[in-house]
Amino acid sequence: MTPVQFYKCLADETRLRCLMLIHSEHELCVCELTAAIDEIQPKVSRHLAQLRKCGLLLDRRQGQWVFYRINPSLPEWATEVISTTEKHNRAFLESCTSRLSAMGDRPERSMACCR
Amino acid sequence: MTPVQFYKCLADETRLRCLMLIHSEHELCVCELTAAIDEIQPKVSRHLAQLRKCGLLLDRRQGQWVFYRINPSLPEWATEVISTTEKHNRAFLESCTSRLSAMGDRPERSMACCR
DNA sequence: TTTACATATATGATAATTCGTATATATTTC
DNA sequence: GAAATATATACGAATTATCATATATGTAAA
Repeated sequence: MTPVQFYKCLADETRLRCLMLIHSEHELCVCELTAAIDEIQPKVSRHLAQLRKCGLLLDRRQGQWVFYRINPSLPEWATEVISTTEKHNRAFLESCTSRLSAMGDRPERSMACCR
Repeated sequence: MTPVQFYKCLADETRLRCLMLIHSEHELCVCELTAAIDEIQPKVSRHLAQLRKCGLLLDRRQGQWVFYRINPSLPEWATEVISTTEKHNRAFLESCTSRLSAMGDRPERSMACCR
């Protein structure tokens, strides 16, 4: 993955919000992300697919849900960039995290992602 | 500056190359950048103008030349991202740096940028 | 003050990205 | 197997980004 390709992935509000939320929460499913960033499902899904195709995210299906997480085999510099960005831009995510925690009926997570 | 706006600036090959070259060389003028990245002058100039307008670069005129440098009052996280990217993507810049050092008649720099 | 060089910008064309809507697929529950 | 829920994708429309070319501006040297 070239650095330009990587930064194109971060250069969209929906994608950056998803990435940062997932980084901060370790793992999230599409319906949680949809609620958190307050956008329609096909839009979120489309952007997640792009992040997956570019190698930034991995997904796993658990029942009806699909959980996304940061690809652990990303180059170290890329992970570092994501961490730095999330750490210093909490305000950018604020409304999202509060909508997420206000969300009822969040799906249970098995530990399948950690195997 | 929002993180998305920042990453849109990095999400173009010409702009990222300029940014990384300038970061690595401390300061460069337009004709040096044009030679290094091997693109036509109006293209380079246009992208530099965008980086300046977004606050990533500062410029100063010295005689016929205009020198660009990283804006030192960028948020720390943004500077960190640029540094990390440059440090771990030397291959991406290789051809540019060699064209730059092969360039004859490079303009002399006064220290005006450091005042 | 003309010429040469360095840089910036305007313009219209083209390409790439993003979007909402509709619909398809997959899983669970009844 | 029908209904409900979660997710993915196809499609054309709309927006945004990028480009090459032409030209303008600013400085220096002759």
